[in-house]
Amino acid sequence: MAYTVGQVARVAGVTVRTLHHYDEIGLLSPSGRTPASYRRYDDADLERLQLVLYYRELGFPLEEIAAIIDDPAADPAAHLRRQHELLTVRIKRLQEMVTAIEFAMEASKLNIQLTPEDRFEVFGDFNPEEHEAEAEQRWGDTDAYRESNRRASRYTKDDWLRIKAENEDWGRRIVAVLASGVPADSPEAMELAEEHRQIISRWFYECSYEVHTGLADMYLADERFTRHYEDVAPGLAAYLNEAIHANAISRA
Amino acid sequence: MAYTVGQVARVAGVTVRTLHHYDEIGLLSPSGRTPASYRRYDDADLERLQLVLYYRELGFPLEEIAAIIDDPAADPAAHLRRQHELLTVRIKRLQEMVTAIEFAMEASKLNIQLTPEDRFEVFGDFNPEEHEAEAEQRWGDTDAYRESNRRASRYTKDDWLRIKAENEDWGRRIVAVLASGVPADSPEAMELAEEHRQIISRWFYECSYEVHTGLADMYLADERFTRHYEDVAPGLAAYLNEAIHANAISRA
DNA sequence: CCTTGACCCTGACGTAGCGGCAGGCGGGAG
DNA sequence: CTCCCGCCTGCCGCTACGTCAGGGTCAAGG
Repeated sequence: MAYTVGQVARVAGVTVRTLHHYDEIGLLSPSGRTPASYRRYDDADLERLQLVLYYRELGFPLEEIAAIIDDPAADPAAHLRRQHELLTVRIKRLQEMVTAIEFAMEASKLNIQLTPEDRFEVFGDFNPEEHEAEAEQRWGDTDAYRESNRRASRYTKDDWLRIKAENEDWGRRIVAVLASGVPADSPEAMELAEEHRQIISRWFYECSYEVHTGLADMYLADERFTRHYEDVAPGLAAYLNEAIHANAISRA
Repeated sequence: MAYTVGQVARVAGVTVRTLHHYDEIGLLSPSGRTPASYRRYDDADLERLQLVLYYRELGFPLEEIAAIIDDPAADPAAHLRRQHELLTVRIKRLQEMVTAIEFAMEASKLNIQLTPEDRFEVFGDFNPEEHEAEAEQRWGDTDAYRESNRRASRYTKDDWLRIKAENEDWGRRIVAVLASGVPADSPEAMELAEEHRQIISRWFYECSYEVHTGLADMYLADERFTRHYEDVAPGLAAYLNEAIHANAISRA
């Protein structure tokens, strides 16, 4: 099987210029040329290209990619294993960023001031810069991006008033339930936990049961959130935490 | 609260040069200067920097970040919502890559040839290039990277022989169990499913129950895997799939 | 009061990883 | 034979900084 630059570019989702570049720097030279000096890529070249693209996506500089791939002490399976581990590390990192964002959203909802350390914790200690060339153009093409733009467009003043009203109404009801003495895993408390989740989903972001319990734990782990709820009613933070957990388990 | 460049750089995990650059291009100019023309950043500047860094990590070019942030039609909460959605999209994308890697590993374990389309499916139709400047230096500092390097170092010939032997032994036993007529959710079948999972974890990569069931579904979804198992014994692919699912459920 | 060392300033040049264009050859379909 | 699309080789441009160089600044200590 032999392929031209154009064919390779199409299937691999890169530009011809990129393949030229990789040839120039010796990262991926086609295994042959036609008499007219057209580049001819074979299956082994494609396999190498696949490795290159994965390592590139993982953020390695091209020069180092060459070193990794040409390392004679690494068979194909070793590369797959390594990439698998690197990918899971990256996913973990992005999930931490998501948590940080959720933290910031809760803080802004409850009018809590963030310290610089809070703000940059996720970047601070070890900070994998990422660029993503041409991202806009590409993200611009995805549904998710459009969706994001749509939902991110500013709420009207009316919306904010409604959010505030819904929140306050919910607040009064959970305080009442707490005061009534029914346990946190009672249907009434769980129903209010569920409503809490739906308010977030409707107005802010898709809040799964998993995310929701994460949030609940945040209410106990960070004293500012704890205080916010404790100021509303003593015992509310723990009560809400328990109700959210109970609700998540019962719906799963 | 006022901060010097150095302080800001440290807490935000960027270099001083980067802050100089952002000042030069007007992306983030400190709100003040000392008489000696030292840059002075305040809390609002830090808030802006946080936005910049998140969008940067999400791959937007700086010029566009400026446009997004300076858009008067977007309040702080809107940014958080947008970033939350973009992050989840990215995580999904990386998870697809992980699945693709797992697919490739299974293929290589079973000696199945991949077509170029298989190889690049994950890049093909929509391809979010990612760079991650200086990643190596930073990844180089993490435990995960070292761990990855350690485990990815080539197996010895003896290792391969042991893997092969373990696999064949396991194969004989599951064929026997299948032939004996006990159901796929019997303790015997489930035990062999569990063993299958542990072989992968020991020799290849951390294989959670979730990943394992994903793999099992692949055995049915892709005819090449199906055929591989069917060639060993008719009905084995489906039997193994069911046993893996049953095992995952019972251990959860 | 003066020094020392850590920190800050402003240029200015260098680099990676391509994008994009110019100018020209090749090849197969009609 | 001609068209048009695809390929070739330069070569210049761009982004997001890294990395000096050459020189002020500020607080602590002798």
